[in-house]
Amino acid sequence: MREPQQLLREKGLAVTVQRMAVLRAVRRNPHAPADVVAEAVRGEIGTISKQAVYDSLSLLSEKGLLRRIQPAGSAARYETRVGDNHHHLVCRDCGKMVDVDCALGETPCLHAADDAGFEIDEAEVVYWGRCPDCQKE
Amino acid sequence: MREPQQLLREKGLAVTVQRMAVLRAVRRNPHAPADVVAEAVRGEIGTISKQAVYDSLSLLSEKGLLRRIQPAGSAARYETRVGDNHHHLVCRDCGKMVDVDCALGETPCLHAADDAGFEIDEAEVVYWGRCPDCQKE
DNA sequence: TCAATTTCTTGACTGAGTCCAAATCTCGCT
DNA sequence: AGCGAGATTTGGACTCAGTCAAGAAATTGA
Repeated sequence: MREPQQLLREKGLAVTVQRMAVLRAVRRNPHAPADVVAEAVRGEIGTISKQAVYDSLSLLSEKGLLRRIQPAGSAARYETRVGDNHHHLVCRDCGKMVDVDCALGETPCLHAADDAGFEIDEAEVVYWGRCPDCQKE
Repeated sequence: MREPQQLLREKGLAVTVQRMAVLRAVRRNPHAPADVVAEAVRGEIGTISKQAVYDSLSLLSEKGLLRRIQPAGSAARYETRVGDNHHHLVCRDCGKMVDVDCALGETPCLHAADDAGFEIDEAEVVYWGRCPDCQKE
């Protein structure tokens, strides 16, 4: 697992304590929303502004160091597992999210039957259901 | 195409002018967000409160008369095409949304490889890309 | 080391949606 | 048709996630 500092350099981004801390925070908290990331960062470096958190998360997602997931009905979440086309399983009751590998192998597992002239760059899959804990209730 | 009034009755819901108008508004405006639905309803019956629009949309979605789609980065949208497991293609630039049929036929086209104990009830697929108009720019 | 540029901070602001209590309407019964 | 109970709608305040903008601070490259 590469050092945050090195990752930022490789992408040609300025290396700041905030960005490194955000990267580490997401690593420690997979599928965390922005406010949880902010808190985790504060635990590490003291303070960070809300804006810096949003800026970092957006930039890092754009550059491919993070992946942003935006399930219906909840705030955006982030993870460091990028570039492997995996999908997510979300609990309708508690919002818990877990990774699932693509059912059909490693390659992008979907192609639209009729693309209507669109230039498609991603097929996003979200499975909705209830997690084991919530089923008990 | 069934009458809104009849549809509501069949589901055991109270028949109100607001609900009928919301149903018709979504029919006329596929993939419209709540505020557009509200405006369309106002054009038909004069006034409706924001709350009644949200309540109706939620209730109708719950009862299977509407389908709610919540693409990342935009407000929830609604459509009357329900029960056929089709998916959506969304333009990253302008947000335009079009229907796509499932690539693998009519049956639910996905099963998670490992469901982690979840009780899965829906597999949602969103294709991201750029629409023909936005490609020109 | 220093200037130029990028990034971060602060605080106001927006948009989508929710909460709540009071007013109104719908439905089923007589 | 009229009535009452319960469901629905209204209006307004409020929350939450995220954005905007301007000045302060940090990073980078020379």
